[in-house]
Amino acid sequence: MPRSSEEKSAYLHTVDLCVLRYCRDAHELQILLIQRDAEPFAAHWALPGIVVNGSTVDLTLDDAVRRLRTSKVGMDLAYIEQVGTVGDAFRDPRCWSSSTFYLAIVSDTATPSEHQRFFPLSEVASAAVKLPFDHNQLVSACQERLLSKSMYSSLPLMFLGTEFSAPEAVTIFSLVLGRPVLKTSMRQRLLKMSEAGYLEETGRKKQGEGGRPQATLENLQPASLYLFDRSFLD
Amino acid sequence: MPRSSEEKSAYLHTVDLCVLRYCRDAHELQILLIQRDAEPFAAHWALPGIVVNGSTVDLTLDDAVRRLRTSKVGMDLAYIEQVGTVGDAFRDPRCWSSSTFYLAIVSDTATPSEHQRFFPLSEVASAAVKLPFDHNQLVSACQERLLSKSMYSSLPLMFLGTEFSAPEAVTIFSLVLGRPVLKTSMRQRLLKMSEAGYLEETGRKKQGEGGRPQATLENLQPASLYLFDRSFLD
DNA sequence: GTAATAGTGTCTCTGAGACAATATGAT
DNA sequence: ATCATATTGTCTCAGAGACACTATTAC
Repeated sequence: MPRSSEEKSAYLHTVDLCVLRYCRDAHELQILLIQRDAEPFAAHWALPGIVVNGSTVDLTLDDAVRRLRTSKVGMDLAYIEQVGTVGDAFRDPRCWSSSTFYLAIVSDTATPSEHQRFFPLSEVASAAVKLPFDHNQLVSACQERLLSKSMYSSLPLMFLGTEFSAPEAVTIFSLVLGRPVLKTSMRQRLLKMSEAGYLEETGRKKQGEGGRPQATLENLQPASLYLFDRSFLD
Repeated sequence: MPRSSEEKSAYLHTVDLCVLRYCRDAHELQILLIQRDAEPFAAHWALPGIVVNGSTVDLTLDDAVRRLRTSKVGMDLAYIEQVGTVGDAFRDPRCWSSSTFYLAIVSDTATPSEHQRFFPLSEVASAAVKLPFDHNQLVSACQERLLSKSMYSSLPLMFLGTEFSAPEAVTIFSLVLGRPVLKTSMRQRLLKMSEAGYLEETGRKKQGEGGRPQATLENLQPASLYLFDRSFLD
């Protein structure tokens, strides 16, 4: 073990990603974990992350995130947002370390590669599935951010890709918020978004689980969030 | 100049604070800056900040913030919240550096010490008053956070201390949001907060600028935010 | 009394919650 | 036709915006 290089900079600053997706089959949110190939915690499942200090390959934090997405995630991100930064002397057994962590969403159903796997978000956030470092806490913080932001924005639609239906929107909002959402409220919101130029009816339909087919909408601004002026109540 | 110590760790991670207060006389929000005593930018006015890597005096980031408050701010903080982390190769002329920055609010009218001074927030956020590093941008980000969070929470009340009146609440909300706020809407919100146990009528009164005296309210939970279920519209 | 500001009452309007009523496909 | 789900319509309710009206102090 290269003890000397550790002493050179007894400090680590990493960027870590909570990459989430919606699995229709399991009807749950899932988080992407990767199997670590280096110590500490080699072979453990953990958040994809890279070290940003100690090298000059990245010019900015955002560059570091891009490098992380390319090298370890390998999927297009429909959304990404910085959630926070934690740091202390204990979280990494090697030294004092900080982590700047992000919430990201993938909409396509990209198949994970060999050392990648999707886990149920709820089990990871609740630490039923234990991750190394303080990664469970980071995941929990991202889940909270997702929940709070889903109260007043179109964020959950990021899970659905560019073409989706009203019933799908109801489903994903209910799942994210952890409580039933009335389809009538959802439609009202989708109508608002359409008037604001965020959505457009495609004229196409897709088949749900039996019953009448669902009219689909196209997301004209898949990169931007729409902010509703009232929160979902509880 | 200790060139050797810089080479030891060509990376800096700092914690920086945007400490805001409400100045009744000037009727404006102000930000605390301190005069730097070391290079780079010695004698320039900048955000209070400390380096968190390269030493082990702090056990956590929060400890570092506490040390910063004690050593360079010296005032009680009514509120503090992490806003974000930026990092790149350019912001500090010495090396690659990151800053984790916080929005903080002081309610008491503590007089600044010799190397401290309050500047108008608007001028600093707009870079009419230029700060070293990317501190103007950090201030701007904190201002945006303050504004967005003031749309749907009781955050602006943090500026007023534990005893305040409804007209004062109207004033501070109007100032923070940058637009008039109706006293009737404000009173409705204060009523909601009272019902939720956050506020209580004191029975005392205070004199405003002539006219009828103002009944005062006591903030029973000065450390916690109350979240309204609707935003102020615009 | 007047001036000036504090505090109350009432109306409209928007959007969420609830739920009934109707529409459209598969079988 | 029947079933299952999609879509529309209607009602209530909470809270913001607006503004008129009353109350309380100083002078």
